[in-house]
Amino acid sequence: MRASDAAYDRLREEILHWRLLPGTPLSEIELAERLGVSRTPLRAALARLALEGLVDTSRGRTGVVSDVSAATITELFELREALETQAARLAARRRDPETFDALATRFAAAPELLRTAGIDAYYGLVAEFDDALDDALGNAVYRGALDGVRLHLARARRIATDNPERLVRSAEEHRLICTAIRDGDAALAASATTVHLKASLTTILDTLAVRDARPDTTKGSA
Amino acid sequence: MRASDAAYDRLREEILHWRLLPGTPLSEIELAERLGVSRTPLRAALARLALEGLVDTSRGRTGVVSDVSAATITELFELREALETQAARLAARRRDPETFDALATRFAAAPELLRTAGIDAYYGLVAEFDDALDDALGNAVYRGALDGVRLHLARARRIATDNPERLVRSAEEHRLICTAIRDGDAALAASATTVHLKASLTTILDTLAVRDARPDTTKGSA
DNA sequence: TTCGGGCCTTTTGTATACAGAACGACGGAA
DNA sequence: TTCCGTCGTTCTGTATACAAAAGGCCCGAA
Repeated sequence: MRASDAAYDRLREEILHWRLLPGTPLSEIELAERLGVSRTPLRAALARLALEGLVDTSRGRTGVVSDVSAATITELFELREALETQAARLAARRRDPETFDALATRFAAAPELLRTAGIDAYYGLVAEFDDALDDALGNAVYRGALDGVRLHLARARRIATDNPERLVRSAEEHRLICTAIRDGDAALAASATTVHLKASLTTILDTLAVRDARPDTTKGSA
Repeated sequence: MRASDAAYDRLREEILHWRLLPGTPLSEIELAERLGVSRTPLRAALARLALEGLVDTSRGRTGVVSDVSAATITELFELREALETQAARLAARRRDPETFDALATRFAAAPELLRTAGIDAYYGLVAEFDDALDDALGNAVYRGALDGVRLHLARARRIATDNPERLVRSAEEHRLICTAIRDGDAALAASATTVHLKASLTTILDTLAVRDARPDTTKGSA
């Protein structure tokens, strides 16, 4: 593997898992030393992260881990709604009934999954749903746009994972989307997606508001 | 200005204007020599172009100018429709009636503009429409996604500019979108956008089909 | 005490040298 | 004649050295 890719993977992972908090300055020299690569491949990694929006280079010369504010998340979800509602419509038209029927069944059993296998297992199921959606679209360009949104979503989502009741409702919302796609009901698939996204956004924003009201917990923004 | 930015701007401009044709191998050494920069900033420029999709690094070790096939354009327009129809809906809700009324008037006068000032002047007007849409959205994340699509569209569009009748119809379609946004009619704005995009796609694909049927003209793909 | 200017430090941006890997060409064998 | 292996060339990937610029700090003056 290339050193630049290795540096990118590690930095990306650290940002997504909130080990590098928003606002953290990313010094090339320090990071190169810490990751054991020279500045050249590290610069490539930083440039890639900057283009993907995980690193903000607009303020000052030194890049910083980009901010995750309520405003940014709201904007992200507006874009996400545009992409995912249309994706749900298209998937319902080009439907693969067996796949989405199977997914609906598994989402119906998600409460048990959450209890026995934990949160990560549930997010694995969501990832499978995303993959099924991508396959149904059969559109690499569209998938690239969705991946960009999901990248940022993965970071924002880590704020709100401490709410198991929400995940049970999320599973039910996903189940509804799956059945709508299975039945070829594009309008319902889009509407159910909207419902799901609004609820997810509300949860995240509520968590953010609580976090900001209690500054003794780990805060992302300054 | 940084050498890497200068190299990026020049390469981007050459790709968008079809002076670097799809499939052209992009040797770092040769390009660095031609553009008068060293390989380090040139690599950064190539990496950026690759992430934006104008350069394809998946085949072989040497990057090539990415392909513009009918399949790719169709995928691009599917994404574009998701983004622009929702953008039109949102703009209609958060409407700025004066701006879009003014734009509607100017699109109504576009046939004259095309006759007297030429095609570039018309595309300037379209760019102003895009900016107005961005302002109405007030969403930097969404704008970033739209910019990504417009980047590729700019290259595809150069295939089909030799059709002035199409541009007159395009202007009328834009005028309808503007009036719908001005009147706050989200559903009409979205539908008018769909109409416009389908017509644009058809024109481009037809031009592509003609071009591919007559291989004596300059072809992009091998 | 506060504001401004100049110096210094640190960091980024660029160039170049070197190593490793992949592609192509050439030759030999079947 | 065709296929396979090997060698050579050329390219990319990485490291490091240097230059330029930006920011911070201190000192002095108002």
